[in-house]
Amino acid sequence: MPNTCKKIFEVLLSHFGPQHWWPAETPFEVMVGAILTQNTNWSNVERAISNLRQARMLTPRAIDRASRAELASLIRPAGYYNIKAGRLKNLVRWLCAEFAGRPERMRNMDTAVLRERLLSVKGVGPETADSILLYATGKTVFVVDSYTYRVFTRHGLIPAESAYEDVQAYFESNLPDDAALFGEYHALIVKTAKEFCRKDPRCEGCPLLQFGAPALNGLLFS
DNA sequence: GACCAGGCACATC
DNA sequence: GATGTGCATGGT
Repeated sequence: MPNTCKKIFEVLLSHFGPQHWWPAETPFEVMVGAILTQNTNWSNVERAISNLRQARMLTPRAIDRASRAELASLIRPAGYYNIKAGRLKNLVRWLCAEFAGRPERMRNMDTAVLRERLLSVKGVGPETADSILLYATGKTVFVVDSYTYRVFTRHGLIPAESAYEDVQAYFESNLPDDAALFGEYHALIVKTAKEFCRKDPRCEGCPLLQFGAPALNGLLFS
């Protein structure tokens, strides 16, 4: 089959249109959002970011200087606020130490090396690191999240037992080296999951049905 | 009043 | 190495 992976992207893009991700004004805001959105609805993250903006705390130096308690109270709507306050300070401290607090300087570093460095920050896991790499620094790294697993395993497009790096390799080896495409694709997967892959296990109306029946249908016919 | 949401670190076996 | 648990808010 000639590149199903790429074909799926084209189908999703024509079905949903551009998603305009990542919703942030600066690379640093992407980094903050990447921490805040961990296991959390984006609308709650928006409230937290709005609080930070109003308090003029959307800069590395401001967050570095703030107390954890002060930070926690501002990001409270995003949930896990004590944990995330610590994680934000960890990330900012690292950014200040390694890149003088300037996210754009991360671009100069080799992608694999930068990814390892990000993962060394306590509170930054694979998805958070890859979101920052892709949406804040423009590296062509595919972001895998729970939605990606759900959508692609449900339609039998990847094995259910795939590890994070397996799924990532599937996308990265089947797509052109194009960060804008990677960013749009991930956003479209999230959109697809929210729209069609939540409650209804048959995924009625999902544009991905043309690539294979949902896993559940296989059970019904077996 | 459950259940879910754009994870991660840590404990335990 | 696999599995379980705490972290917490706001919408459906």
